[in-house]
Amino acid sequence: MGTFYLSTPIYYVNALPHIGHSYTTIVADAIARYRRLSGDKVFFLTGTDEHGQNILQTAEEKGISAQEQADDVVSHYYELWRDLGISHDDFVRTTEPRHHAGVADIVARIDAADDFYVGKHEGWYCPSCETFYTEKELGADKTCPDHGRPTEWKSEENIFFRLSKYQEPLLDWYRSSPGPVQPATRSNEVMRFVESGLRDLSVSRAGLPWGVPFPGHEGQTVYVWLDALTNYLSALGLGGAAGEAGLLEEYWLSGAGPRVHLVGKDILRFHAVYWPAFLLSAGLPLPTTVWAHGWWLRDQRKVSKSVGNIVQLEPLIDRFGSDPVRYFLLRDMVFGQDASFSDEAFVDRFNSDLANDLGNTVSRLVKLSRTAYDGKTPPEACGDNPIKSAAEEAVKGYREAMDGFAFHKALSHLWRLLSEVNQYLVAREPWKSIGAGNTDSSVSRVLWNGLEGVRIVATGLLPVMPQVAQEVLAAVGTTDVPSDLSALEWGRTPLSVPLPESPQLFPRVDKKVFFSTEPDSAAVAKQQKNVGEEEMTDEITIDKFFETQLKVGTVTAAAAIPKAKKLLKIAVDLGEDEDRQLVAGVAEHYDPEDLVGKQIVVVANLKPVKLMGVESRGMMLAGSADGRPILIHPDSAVPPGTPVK
RNA sequence: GGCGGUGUAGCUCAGGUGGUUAGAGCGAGCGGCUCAUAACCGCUAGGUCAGGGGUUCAAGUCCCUUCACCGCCA
Repeated sequence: MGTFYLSTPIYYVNALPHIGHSYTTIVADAIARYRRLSGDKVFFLTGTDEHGQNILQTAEEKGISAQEQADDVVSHYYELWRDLGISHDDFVRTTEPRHHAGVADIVARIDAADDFYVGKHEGWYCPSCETFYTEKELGADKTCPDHGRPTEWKSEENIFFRLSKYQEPLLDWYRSSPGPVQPATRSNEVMRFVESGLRDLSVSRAGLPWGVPFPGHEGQTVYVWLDALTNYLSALGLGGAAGEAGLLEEYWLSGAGPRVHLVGKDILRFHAVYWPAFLLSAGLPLPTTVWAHGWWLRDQRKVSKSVGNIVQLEPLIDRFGSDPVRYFLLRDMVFGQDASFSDEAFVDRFNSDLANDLGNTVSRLVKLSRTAYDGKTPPEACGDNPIKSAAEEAVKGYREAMDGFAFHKALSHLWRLLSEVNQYLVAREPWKSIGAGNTDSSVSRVLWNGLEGVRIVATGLLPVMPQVAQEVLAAVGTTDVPSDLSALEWGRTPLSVPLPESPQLFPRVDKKVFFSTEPDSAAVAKQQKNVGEEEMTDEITIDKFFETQLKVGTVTAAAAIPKAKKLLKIAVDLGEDEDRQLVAGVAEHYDPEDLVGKQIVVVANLKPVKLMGVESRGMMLAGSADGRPILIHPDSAVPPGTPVK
């Protein structure tokens, strides 16, 4: 029994969450739930990174403030984490005052160690990625290697951090046992990188209005990583009124319990080099583990916004519930490696593991037991049998795997036990005795053993599928949710208690039907691949297109929105009971009075959003020429509400 | 280019320090059973362990090399 600190990265609010964010957070949640059940006092932290030029720019394009942009995206995270059953203890946002206080505090500590100095930072700068590049990294015509956009020569005074000073201390840390950077192959990469020599790091930007002002340096803003990484401690109260007492002392400064950062492999360097260097300088304890996991791939490519092969989990969550999605992600990825995602792999996993193995085993046991014992669990238990030894072995393997973050292994141990239960039932054939009217103690023991095996599996599933695990437990006669893992011990299925009629926990999915109504996006992408790499992400099916409802509407009113440069509030007659209110970013090019009476084309089924506090329930279509909107009109007047296709 | 990794049955992957007929799950085929969600149980899979060379009594497992893919190199 101890403390356990666990963090996900904080996610950038420039775009909506995708499978990568969900995966990291689900993994963290499973670990957090497992540690809590193991008796640890857990602090599980997630949050959002809300500063930087990109946020500002995205907000500007939408005609909203940076804070509104952040608030909007954060609301999606809140919703998704709720839908996925994430049990975080805190959610930190870098725009919060407590985070600013934390950043100020760590800056003061590093400053006290004399690890900052003012220097000149210059090079070819890409505004999109906010990064300086060296000459040889640039593409043709000095374009950004990432975005292909032109870079500009930029030279500014920045504050530098003496990263080079920490080369040896960092190497000592990596070599300490057990290795703090996991898995081992990542640790090697990081060590080679550090061995090759560390350059000092620019940790401020001049004239960046959206961020934490650099204390003591007018006009400088704390640069992204020093700002963002500090969330791990600002959430515990670093720089706060409570000083170093409370959470910060308990989970971090005392150095007592594990301090684990879960990260994607793309941001490993920041967590395994910069962050520990900052902490060394600040005189604060280092994390005990930085765990870099792999990526979900689709068509052999990383799932990302820029590639356009985003995997959205929401449709699967809507259709199957969050727990099967959690199960799939944890079962199908070898933690640490990459894995490929496909709807078909999900459905296969669902049918074979959840429907056939787990669901069906529950059904058959419950039915047999209810039939033999008048709707109750069996009256007699059994202390020594093949299922008991199989369960003990499974629990041992499960615990070892969970302790080592090997979720796929932990789950396969549980499924091995389910398989033993099924084999056992076939060997004993209790239905024959029951059919013959025999429900003596041997039948009771057989059924009780089966139920007990399933109960143990369900208990082990609590961290992975919290909701489903409880349903399974209830289905096999255990209505009290176990509060700790002692429930993995043999022998707790109660005797002769009412057993509810077996619910269909995981109705089998007919793949033919499923894929005829819901086309496998991986298969679609594959077809498109034949057309050519470049076009792959540009083409959509006609079905996809018709998901967008376009209608012609007549503008009935238009007015400027106070304090908004680009926005107009517009009322449109779409042939509905009342006019639709839209907010459109056309104020710089259209006067409100010119719009009234005009017919426009509107996306009618767009999710409503609030812009500058005004609700917008749709979007009007416009061509975009050099950023200037040109409204689209029908060729001749049509009734309001006329569909466009 | 430098450093590191991967390539094993249709698919996803296991295979410490070299040693009997190379394994698991899924899928497929055949058989059984009928309590159960067309489920469950059993059997079957003839895989040049990417290619080539070498060390050894013996190599998927060590060495060299070729090929393909991937990661890190601010």
